[in-house]
Amino acid sequence: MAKNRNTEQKIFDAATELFLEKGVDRTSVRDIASKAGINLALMNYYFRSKENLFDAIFTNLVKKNTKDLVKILDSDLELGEKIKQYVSAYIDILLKNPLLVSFFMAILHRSREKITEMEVVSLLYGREKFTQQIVDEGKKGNIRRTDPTHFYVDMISMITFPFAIKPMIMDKNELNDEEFIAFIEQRKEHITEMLLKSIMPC
Amino acid sequence: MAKNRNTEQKIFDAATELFLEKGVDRTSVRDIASKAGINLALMNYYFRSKENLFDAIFTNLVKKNTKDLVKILDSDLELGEKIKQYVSAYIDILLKNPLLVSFFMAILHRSREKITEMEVVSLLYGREKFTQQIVDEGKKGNIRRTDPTHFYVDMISMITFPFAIKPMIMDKNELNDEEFIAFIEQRKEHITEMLLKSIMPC
DNA sequence: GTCTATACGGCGATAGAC
DNA sequence: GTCTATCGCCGTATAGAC
Repeated sequence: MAKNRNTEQKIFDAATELFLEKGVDRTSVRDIASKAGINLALMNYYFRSKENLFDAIFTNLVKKNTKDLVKILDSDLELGEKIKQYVSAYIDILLKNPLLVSFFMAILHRSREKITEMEVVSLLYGREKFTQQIVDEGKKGNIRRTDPTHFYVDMISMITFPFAIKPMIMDKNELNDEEFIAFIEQRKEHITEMLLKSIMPC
Repeated sequence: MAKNRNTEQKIFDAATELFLEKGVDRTSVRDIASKAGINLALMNYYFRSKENLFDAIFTNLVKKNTKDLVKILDSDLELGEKIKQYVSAYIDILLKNPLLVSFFMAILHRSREKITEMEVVSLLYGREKFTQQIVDEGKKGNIRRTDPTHFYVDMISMITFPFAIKPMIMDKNELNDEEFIAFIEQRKEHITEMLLKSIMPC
């Protein structure tokens, strides 16, 4: 008998939703089973353990969300335009699912060694062509000579971190959800400008 | 009879270490008792619950580590010098305890509402005088007119986020621990330069 | 104040019946 | 494939000896 893809998918979807919403550790397998409308034991039949299920969900989320970003970094776009598009696309992804960031942070905290073993990290942090482009443009004198590692870290920090501290930003600046989104939308242009200004010659 | 401060402290220290190391949810009270060399029941005698113990530890960590930072932001230093000192002092704190960042991220993910109620957040994200200073300097024309909120978010993002993704940075750039520290030390000057360049007139 | 002993319900995981 | 029943560990709590 073939496994019932439908049941497996129901478990997967319920777990994804709960993990993102409440965090992995605060989600019980009984919660997942209940939300999926199936029995507790079935969750262990399809995925050997909660940790296994978690790995599958994490890998899936990363693959789904980094595809477009990698495409931009690997493209032949002119550097300034590439940065602009990357910042905008990255922020759009996080706006669609603001909990992704906290989720990833939790994973890094959860299993420091494991994370680097997963092939998936290359997707999250792959930027060979982009690096080369920054070095090349520096040599040509089109931009200031710039350390590509620091530049890349700056970029993803300014894009990502505000989502991780969303509650603090909202509280301190007295923003509601709608205003937080507007604030983040402003950051697209702000971050791009910040990055471009740092590499401008003169 | 006065409570034995020594036992309470032993529990507090053991729990602090374990929470930072393994995360709150993955640390059991039996682990804490064992590491502190005391009985399980004592842990409940001094702190009513694990959550209570956690709150005490979290508050303590924030207070201890933000004191110097707040002092710098509230000082009468010239803006450029203030930024330089803040970046450097902040990074030094995180270098001394790199797990602080992941810990704070986990807390934000853990209890979104609770965090903003704690007086402690004001310490983590208090910068009224600094904000005013940026606005004033902008009006005087000493710097470009700059949105202080975006500026502050940029600053703490570039300082903090690299610690949160430390395993990824080390893996991708093939750094050992010592080299990671060197990378972060470089960032003191890099971030300061980045920030100052963004507010320079011209 | 410190300890042993014990109990409760909830958890992740699994053996075995259907 | 799906279920029930059960296991051992967890956080929490308490009673009672020293």
